[in-house]
Amino acid sequence: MPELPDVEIQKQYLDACALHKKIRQADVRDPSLVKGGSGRALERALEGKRLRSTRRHGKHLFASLDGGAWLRLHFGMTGDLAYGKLRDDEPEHTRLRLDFPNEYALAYTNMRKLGELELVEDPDGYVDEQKLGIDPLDRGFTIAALRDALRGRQGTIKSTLMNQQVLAGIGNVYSDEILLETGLHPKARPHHLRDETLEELHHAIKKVLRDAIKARVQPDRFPRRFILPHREEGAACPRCGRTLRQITISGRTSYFCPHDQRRKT
DNA sequence: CCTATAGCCTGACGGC
DNA sequence: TGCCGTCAGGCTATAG
Repeated sequence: MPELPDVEIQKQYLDACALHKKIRQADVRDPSLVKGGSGRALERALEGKRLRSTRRHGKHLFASLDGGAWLRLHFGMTGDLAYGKLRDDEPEHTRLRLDFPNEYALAYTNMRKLGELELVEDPDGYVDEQKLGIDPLDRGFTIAALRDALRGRQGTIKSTLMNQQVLAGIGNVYSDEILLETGLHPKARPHHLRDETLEELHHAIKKVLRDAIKARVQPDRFPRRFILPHREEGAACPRCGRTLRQITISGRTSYFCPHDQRRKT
């Protein structure tokens, strides 16, 4: 699940429950998710510290620790957080667990092990190193910034939107939503877009992501115009009612409306 | 430099 | 019931 809106909700969740509490004990249950060091080293870096604040860039969540380092969490396709009195009923697939006073704990779970845990010096440095694109909810994400990001891209608009080095945070699901909102065909070419279309795309990116966050990424709260609750073969377009097409782009299953998404420029 | 593809990992689901 | 193939919203390494 975790794309930008999902990670934003994870961030709010972590902020609400796990900040400013002493980490009595840290347990890395699966060191294979730990990047740039051993599980033991990560545990030692966390124990005795507090999570002071969080930041998000795209699909990455960063939590600052006493002493200056940051814990980076990436959720892959199945990552999640769970906080509570986890003493006896720890969630399945817990890969990292932070124990706080009074038996409360935060569990980072991930069924498929495609996520990442890492200690980094600071989020900006990580973003630079990885050459991640701008986060579309950052202040700096202007129409000009979008135009720059799309410049020189030769692939489809759909795969370009999902490229984390172009824009950080959009994945398979939300790229479909954004393209429907804009009326663009997923195989449109980024460099063919007219200025007016570019402006509409810019607006749609922000609107879709914000609306998903407002809905707290719960499908039953999404705006009616979203495809998301209906991602299956033969589903109806939430706008015009015609049958959605399912195609593969860059190996990902995409849904689009052949009627409402005819625009390629 | 760019893009498309296979593969990583586990679990759910449908068909036989 | 059990087995098998397919697929899933992530990203990376590799090939073209």
